[in-house]
Amino acid sequence: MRQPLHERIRSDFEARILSGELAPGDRLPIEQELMQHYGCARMTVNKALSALLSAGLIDRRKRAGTFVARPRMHSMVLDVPDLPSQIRERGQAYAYEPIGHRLRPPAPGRDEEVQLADDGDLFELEGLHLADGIPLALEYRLISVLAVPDIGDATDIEAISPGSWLLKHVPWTEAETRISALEATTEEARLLRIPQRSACLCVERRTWRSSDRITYVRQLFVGNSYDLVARFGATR
Amino acid sequence: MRQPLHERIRSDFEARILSGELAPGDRLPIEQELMQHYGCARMTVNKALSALLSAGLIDRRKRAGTFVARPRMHSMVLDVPDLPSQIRERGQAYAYEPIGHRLRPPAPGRDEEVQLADDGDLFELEGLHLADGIPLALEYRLISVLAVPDIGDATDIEAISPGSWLLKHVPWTEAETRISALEATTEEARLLRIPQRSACLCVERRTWRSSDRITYVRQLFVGNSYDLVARFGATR
DNA sequence: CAGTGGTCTAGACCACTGA
DNA sequence: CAGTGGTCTAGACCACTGA
Repeated sequence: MRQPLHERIRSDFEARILSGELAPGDRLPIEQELMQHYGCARMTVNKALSALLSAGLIDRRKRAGTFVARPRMHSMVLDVPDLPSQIRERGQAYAYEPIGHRLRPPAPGRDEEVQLADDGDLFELEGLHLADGIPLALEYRLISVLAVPDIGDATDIEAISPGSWLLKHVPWTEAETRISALEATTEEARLLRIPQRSACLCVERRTWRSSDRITYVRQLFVGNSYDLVARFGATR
Repeated sequence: MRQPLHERIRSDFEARILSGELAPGDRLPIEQELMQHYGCARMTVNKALSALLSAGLIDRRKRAGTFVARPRMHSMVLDVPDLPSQIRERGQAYAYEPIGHRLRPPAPGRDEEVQLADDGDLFELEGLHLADGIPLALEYRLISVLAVPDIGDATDIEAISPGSWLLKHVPWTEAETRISALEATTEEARLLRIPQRSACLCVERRTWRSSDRITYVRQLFVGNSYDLVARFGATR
């Protein structure tokens, strides 16, 4: 069995939908008809259609049947960059250069910090990501001490970069990334060794584990030396 | 049956993996054991584990068993912006202001254009996306005439914005988006009505249908008035 | 070569919902 | 109320691969 039958059924309909032969709103055969057409059991047909359903290509309604889904707002997969491995993949040497860190309470006025701290303290870190000794990104990070109690004992966090340390030690379930372009301030430009007001890519990320907030990070990338890439591809 | 059994099994293990109770590399019970534990048939267990497999939380190897997957490079879902609807959702009036369009052959030296054209011509479009009459983005687009033969008759393409027109008329299967920050040139700044060398968010996208290239687009967003947002969430 | 997962069968009962 | 999909059962044969 080179190609499982359920996979063949799935890709048959995927092709017919993507080619436009089956247009949005068109009705697909019912499971009984597909069983006869492919000469198989209902579970096999059902497995194929379940895959199309979770890929968003079809809608299924009891009693009504199965229909080609209306074209939705498409979405793509954005890789969350782990800078150390990304830089090493480019054949460059990675280094994290700490600028400073401290333990402090959240600033009373700042909702962002108060929510993150959740009655505990915040661990604040700032540092540079270097590729072959040249600054690539300036990182400012806040970590909730209640959510990550090990943080106090983590003597290695600045040795391997805070992001990699967290990824390795703290599982997360939800995250939001916000991407924008802005001009570097005088201080940011000095640290990144670029001209003042240079265009930078700003990546902000908030991370949760269930409903607990874990960390906030803001990474400022030198504009002409870093791209984010997102891809959309047919399933499998 | 409020919650299907396969869904309960799936979420049980999802929770145990995300909480860290089951660490990467740990072995899960074999299907026979899970059948006994949950008192169900093997297909039910299999459906739950298949969902965890496609979510990337586990690895399965014949003869060896089922294991918690090593934490992978996480990825997030980036919504591909349909500017007209996005702007209207913000309660602003959307308008597309054409700057120009023409039919031309690909420039011989430019691989990008030659590949996109594929022995045909290119339809080139430039225009502004306006929110409440203020320029939000400058768009430069190339469309393969062979891939989209209807383009010649499309008198409405500039009325509803080229991106929306394509989304509606041409199904696509693959796309790549590249995001960077750069400084507006003199001409770009003039069209966007911003100071020269202002920071802009540059979004480039290449789109395919199967192996045919459909379009290349470059959108330059005014830096301080547009953010891209990507999200990662637990499945379902 | 034996344990494990991959796939499939031929049924079943039920929930939902639109004709 | 009848058609459709959602879920589940209790088996089966096989492919793969690591002990």
